[in-house]
Amino acid sequence: MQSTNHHPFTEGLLTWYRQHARELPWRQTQDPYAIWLSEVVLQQTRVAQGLPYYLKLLEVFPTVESLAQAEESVLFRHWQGLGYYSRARNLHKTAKLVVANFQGQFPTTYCELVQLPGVGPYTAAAIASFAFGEAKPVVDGNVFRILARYFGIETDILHSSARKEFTDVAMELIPQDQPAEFNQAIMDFGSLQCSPAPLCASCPLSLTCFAFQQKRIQDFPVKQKKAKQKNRYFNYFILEQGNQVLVRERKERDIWSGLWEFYMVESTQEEELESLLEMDDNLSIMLQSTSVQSLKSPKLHILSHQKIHCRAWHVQVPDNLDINELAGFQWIRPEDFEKLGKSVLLLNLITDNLHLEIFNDSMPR
DNA sequence: AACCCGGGGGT
DNA sequence: ACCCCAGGGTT
Repeated sequence: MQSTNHHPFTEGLLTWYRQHARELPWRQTQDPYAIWLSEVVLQQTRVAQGLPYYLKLLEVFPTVESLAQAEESVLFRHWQGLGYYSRARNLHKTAKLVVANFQGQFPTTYCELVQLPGVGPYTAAAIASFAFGEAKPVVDGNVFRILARYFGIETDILHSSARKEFTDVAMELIPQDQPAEFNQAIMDFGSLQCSPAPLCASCPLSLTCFAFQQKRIQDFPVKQKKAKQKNRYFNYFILEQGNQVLVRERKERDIWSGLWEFYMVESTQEEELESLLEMDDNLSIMLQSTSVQSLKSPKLHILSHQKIHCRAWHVQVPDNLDINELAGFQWIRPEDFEKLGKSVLLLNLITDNLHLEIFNDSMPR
């Protein structure tokens, strides 16, 4: 059972895991597709947040073929609310690639897996070990934290050299005969025991943990402090004409690329409506000879590196005003708009204004 | 090497 | 208010 020659860390970790393993659905399978799907969903995402998305996605797309054949917009709609939307695009890319180039069979080695879109060192190691038993260590936020504490590693975990250094350490620790167990164990250990606020009093590894023995728990892991968030000002206009609203898909290299939104004017600071009209010719045309209603809206939407200040207005554009096609925009019926992926900010904006006739029971998700 | 990409929960 | 989460891609 307990093979010899394991590092004391590994021995203690695996013993701990036998008593504390979480029961998670993606641990009940060896299907590389399901494992890959779970790992992408869980990138920078807590288990509790990702779990319902994983279950739903696996239900809607039970095989890599079904995902490859799906419309990307359908995938985006299911990804809505999970964040980091480029994951969805790369997920689709890889599904099509696996079907077209690998006959629907995922490659079986780390080196091949890591070349797939959206599959980096962590995810490739996870799939390789969980599905194929390859002894590659996963190095995620948990592993950085645990190894930094246990071995007293002073390297800034945000430094570009950190991944290699920690991977080398983990490579020395991972048992060749049970890499999957080690990888699962270290992530549960990081989540349940050696968490950001660790439970050292009940930790079986504290006797040999550098940070604990030195009473320097607060010093590890070493991490550079991040800069302040950037402020942005999003001014949304729900432009309505003939039971349709003007919307567009965000396509530029920016937040929420691939999601849909109402007409929006971004400003560099809080602006009055009059100033916004001066800044945007199309808007000034559509708003002439009609009334504008100020809307309740989320005041602030916080992302990890941006603060979005939000205001919104409702405009009933006169039917006789002929709006020529605005590049990138289209008029759409609310019930069709509902089917498209939207940011949480926009969903909140809609929720705040369900009383508008244009939404009329068609919008709530 | 530096920067970008979400949303949510814990403390 | 700040931290961090089963990270990866782009420039």
